[in-house]
Amino acid sequence: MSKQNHVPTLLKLFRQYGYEGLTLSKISQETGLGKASLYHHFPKGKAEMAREALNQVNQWLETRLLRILNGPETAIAKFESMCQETGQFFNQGQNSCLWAVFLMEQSSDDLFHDQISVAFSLWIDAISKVLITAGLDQTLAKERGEDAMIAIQGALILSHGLKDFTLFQRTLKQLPQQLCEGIENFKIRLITT
Amino acid sequence: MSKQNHVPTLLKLFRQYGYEGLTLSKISQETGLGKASLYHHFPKGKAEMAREALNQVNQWLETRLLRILNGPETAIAKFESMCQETGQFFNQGQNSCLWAVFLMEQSSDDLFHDQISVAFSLWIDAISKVLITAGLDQTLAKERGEDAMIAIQGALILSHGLKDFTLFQRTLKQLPQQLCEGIENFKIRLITT
DNA sequence: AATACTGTACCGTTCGTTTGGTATGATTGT
DNA sequence: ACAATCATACCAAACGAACGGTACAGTATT
Repeated sequence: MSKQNHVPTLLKLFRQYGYEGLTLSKISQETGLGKASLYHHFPKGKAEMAREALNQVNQWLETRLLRILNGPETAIAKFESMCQETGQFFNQGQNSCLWAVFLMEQSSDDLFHDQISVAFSLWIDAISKVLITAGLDQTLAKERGEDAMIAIQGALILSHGLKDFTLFQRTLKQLPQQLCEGIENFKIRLITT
Repeated sequence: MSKQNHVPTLLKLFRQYGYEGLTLSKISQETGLGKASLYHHFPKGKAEMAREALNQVNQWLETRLLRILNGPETAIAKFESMCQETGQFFNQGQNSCLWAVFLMEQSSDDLFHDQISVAFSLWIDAISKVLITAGLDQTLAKERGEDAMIAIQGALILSHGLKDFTLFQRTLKQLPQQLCEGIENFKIRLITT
């Protein structure tokens, strides 16, 4: 079986246990691979497995979200697709965000901060770019992009803490309107020739 | 030296390293106490030390925040005090939230979820109670309380991820106005006889 | 035959925890 | 007043278990 087949499992495990909290024994148990096999596929060990899990998330970001946000739809339609996709990715709030998990621990933060920082920026910039195209002021657009990420990350935390995942869903539902507030032509499809 | 003297250090360390990430050796090193001495003060070990750190946070919540929100000021003044206090507690965004840190790891979440859940609810309810008193609809008030917590938690994550702590400060600055939006008499002091 | 993969046994290290004890200062009995 | 007792605070050393990681012989796959 190929190496890439096990990356989703790694992602699930790191999300669930964190970096220090996830042990090789657990990984071995969940993947069905012996430690020797794990080190055959990931020669640099646990750190490389975590990197691959992070890459999986970044790939989702680039191939799904950014493709939507750079697409030809109207602003409001893009944001609705984005929220749809995001809700699916986080299993309606029941999955936690690997970025947040790794940011919370010093050891994993040291290893992966750059990668996570870039991912945040990509997402935020893509949102604000949509808003600027729709006619919003540049600095306000950036603030709204940041606020969107704040809402998503905060809602994940709070939903987890209160075990009330409708909170995450409500946040996602309100997000597109919130982002487009004050834009007159958010329903106008951008003409890209 | 008394046991309580070391709790702030514990809080700092657990925030920084997470539950699994923080080792007794590190605690020993930072507190200046031998491992055996730590077990003298905290007989149940690492879990008890984490509990005490959590208690420290909950005490801050009750003696500082809830006291403000239940106080005699106007709604807007209460929220401004709350944000002031919150900004101080999180060192303008440079500290992470112990609740979020523990929620992200399965092992610590299993141990402390109840305590964290209660803390979230207390804070949210206190906010929504202020809004209801100021004349806001009950369900909308609760949503705004939740949104405030979402904003704070999300801003902490994002500030950390982007190493841009002005983000957290901006969020706190905008929060009082956001909470009071649509309330006509948010400047009116409640008459408590 | 060569390569990709895996099971087993093992490495040194560090984990959280426990044992057995010392030093100090207050409290008590006489 | 003086010794005996007790409670508190502390620590060095060691415990078994588990950690991340490796060596290597063996099995599939091509």
